[in-house]
Amino acid sequence: MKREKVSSAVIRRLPRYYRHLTDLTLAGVVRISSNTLGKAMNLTASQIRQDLSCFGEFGQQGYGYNVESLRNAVSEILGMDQKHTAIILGVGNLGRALMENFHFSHSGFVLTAAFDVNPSLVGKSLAGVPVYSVEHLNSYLQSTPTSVGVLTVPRTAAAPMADRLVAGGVRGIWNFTNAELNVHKSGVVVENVHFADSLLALSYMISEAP
Amino acid sequence: MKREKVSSAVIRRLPRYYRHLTDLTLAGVVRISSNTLGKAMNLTASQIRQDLSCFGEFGQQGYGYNVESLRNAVSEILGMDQKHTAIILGVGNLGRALMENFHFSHSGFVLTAAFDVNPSLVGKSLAGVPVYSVEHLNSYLQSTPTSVGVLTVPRTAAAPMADRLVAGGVRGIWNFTNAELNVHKSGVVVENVHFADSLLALSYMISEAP
DNA sequence: TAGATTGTTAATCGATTAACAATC
DNA sequence: TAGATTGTTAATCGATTAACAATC
Repeated sequence: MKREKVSSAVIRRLPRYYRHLTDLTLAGVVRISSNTLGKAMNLTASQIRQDLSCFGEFGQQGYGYNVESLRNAVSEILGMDQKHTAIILGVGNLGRALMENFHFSHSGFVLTAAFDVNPSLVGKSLAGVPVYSVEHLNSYLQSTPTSVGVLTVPRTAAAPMADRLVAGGVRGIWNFTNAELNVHKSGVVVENVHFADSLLALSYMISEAP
Repeated sequence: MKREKVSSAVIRRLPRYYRHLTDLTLAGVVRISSNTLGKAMNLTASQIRQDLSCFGEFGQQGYGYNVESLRNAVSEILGMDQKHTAIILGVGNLGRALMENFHFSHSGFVLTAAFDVNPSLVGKSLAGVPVYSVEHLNSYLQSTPTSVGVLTVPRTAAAPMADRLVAGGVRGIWNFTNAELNVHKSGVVVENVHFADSLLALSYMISEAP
């Protein structure tokens, strides 16, 4: 499967394709044309065919795409079959919300552990995932190669924690803190979930021009 | 202040400007040039000047921008002074995390109430915000004009809840469920926070090409 | 076969970058 | 004043859309 020079715009659409194809599968739809999918997703048929052509040929002239096999292809493109692992740093409300409500497995991840400084949490298990003391993070990472660290610690703890994750060899950081992380190690990716940025964009869109 | 045809790329950068300008203010920086700000934010100086020119003239030749007054200008552009109000729908882990850890006021919002179906939560108060029964949502919206509904209900409850919010006159929905909302009423905006999309994009970026 | 729809090449559109006169 | 830096216009780059031959 080819994969050169995929723009960030395309990368951001891939999860949406996956989500829509999943819904279609659940709805029992067997085949779909780029035209129909485009209408459902508010994209042009051209754009969908152009996007997919970054990765290969998945359709058939005169027929369109088989929903299930296209979904499988997108899943593979996204790396969902690569058995990525994740750990949670910080078991506050947000960390707990992710552990108990977010299905990491639906995105191809296995959540293997959580870490916190609070002694009353350490040793417990939430949603089947053990909570360890942050003291043991370094040794844990050494013994257990981990793909992604999920940063749900307080803002002040974010930067040093990110450094420890990078030193421990993670490949990505899923950053829920509003700290701007500067990760220098090449090959390590930071994906930010900035709640405030999102709410401010919404604020702009609902506001009257001053 | 002019405001015609502002592209979504620009809108998405506005909160980042605000965040960086806030950091600079806290660090005691008084003035900054588009060049220096660009380096800090990984943008070109041209782009910053072009972006700001959508809304007016905020700098001074030979000097640059006054950090505090530019921050105030961006704040106003984002509508942070418009006394927007928000309510939370669904006080599960995520709703609670937002109530207790997210500072709505830092984005110019006042969180006025939360709603849940769970009788053991109704009547309580979290972080100073009262939790009401969802039964009272409609009458609440009628008596208390509300800018934004924050959707942290289970996926299955998302669509009907969105309908009630729109009927109740909210101007925006901050959607944390993975449901794809179809809001038809013009002037009502949906801002999605799709955790899974974000994690899948990260998955793509850390994955080996198949 | 005829109709439908792909993958790809070419055309268009929009966003980013560069250049520069204006001026603090 | 001379140096710095803006706001804006023009040039470039990249992404989206349109067109169409290939073919199921």
